[in-house]
Amino acid sequence: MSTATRTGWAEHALGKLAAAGFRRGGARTAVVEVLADQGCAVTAFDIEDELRRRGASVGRASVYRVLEQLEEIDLVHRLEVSRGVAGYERVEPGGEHHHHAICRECGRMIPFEDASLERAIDKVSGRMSFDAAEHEVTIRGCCERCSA
Amino acid sequence: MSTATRTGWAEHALGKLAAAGFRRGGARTAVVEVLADQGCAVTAFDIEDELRRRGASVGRASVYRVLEQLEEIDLVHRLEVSRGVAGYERVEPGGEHHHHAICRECGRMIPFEDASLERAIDKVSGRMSFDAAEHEVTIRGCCERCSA
DNA sequence: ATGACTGCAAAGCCTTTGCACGCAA
DNA sequence: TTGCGTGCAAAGGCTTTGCAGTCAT
Repeated sequence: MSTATRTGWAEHALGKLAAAGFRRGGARTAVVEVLADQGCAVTAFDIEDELRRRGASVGRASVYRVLEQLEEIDLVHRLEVSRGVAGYERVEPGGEHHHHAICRECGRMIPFEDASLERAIDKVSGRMSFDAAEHEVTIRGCCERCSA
Repeated sequence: MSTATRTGWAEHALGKLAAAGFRRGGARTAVVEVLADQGCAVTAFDIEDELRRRGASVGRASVYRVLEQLEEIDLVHRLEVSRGVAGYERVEPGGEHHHHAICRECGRMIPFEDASLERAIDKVSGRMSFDAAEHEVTIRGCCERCSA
């Protein structure tokens, strides 16, 4: 994934936020910029940590509020990364996305993507009298490192 | 799904628990019996509620403890049914299982199953140098009832 | 100027843990 | 008899909410 794509996402997100009537606050922009640089799901804690590292002082509540707003307008996808902990990752405007294999031992997340898997999901969705907006696939087990 | 299958699961579960070295306590048995009767995922709250309805007095902590043990030996599958709330459903010894479409509006869960989806997941897992034990697919969107 | 945006601290909510008593084996 | 199993109440941990000050427009 190129840096160009990530930078593009920040602009895309800020534009969509503006279009949705949100103002361009400091906390909001900072969180968007952090998310733009992440390749896979990160927790609210990870984001707070990265913000601090970047010197931005953003309150915890703001992080959660921004994430909620971003999720609301489909700019980020929320998923459970470990018992009771949410992870967030950006949604690409083009629709490309990946899924995750999560290790039960160490919690490591291995992203993967597969065209035929997507096709199968699309077909099922199509048959379902349910207006599908998104989907997620999670494989749980033991990663290479922990199996050894 | 037949009642016979459900009854079978309770026996199966109690047997597997015994084999794992657990004693046959009242709370444990009661929770297993409730789970055996559920067709789809239920929350800890649902279980507590059903136990009360059945006249069994089981402490909240015991419900969670039993669920954790059942999950540990792969007798139940845990998933997130709504923000921060876990749902549990029994795992069939035969391996047959379903996935869920969850309505963002009302939270309703619509179960579905699809052979080609399973095949696609198996293939991906096979390619992954990851010891896959289970998987789950969640489709999110708007159900028929809420779209109207 | 006006109402959205933020940070801080407090509250919420589901879940887990500590502890003493009861029960299975 | 032994120590697992259980209920109750308290603690935990992530997330959300209330509120007053600040900033974008």
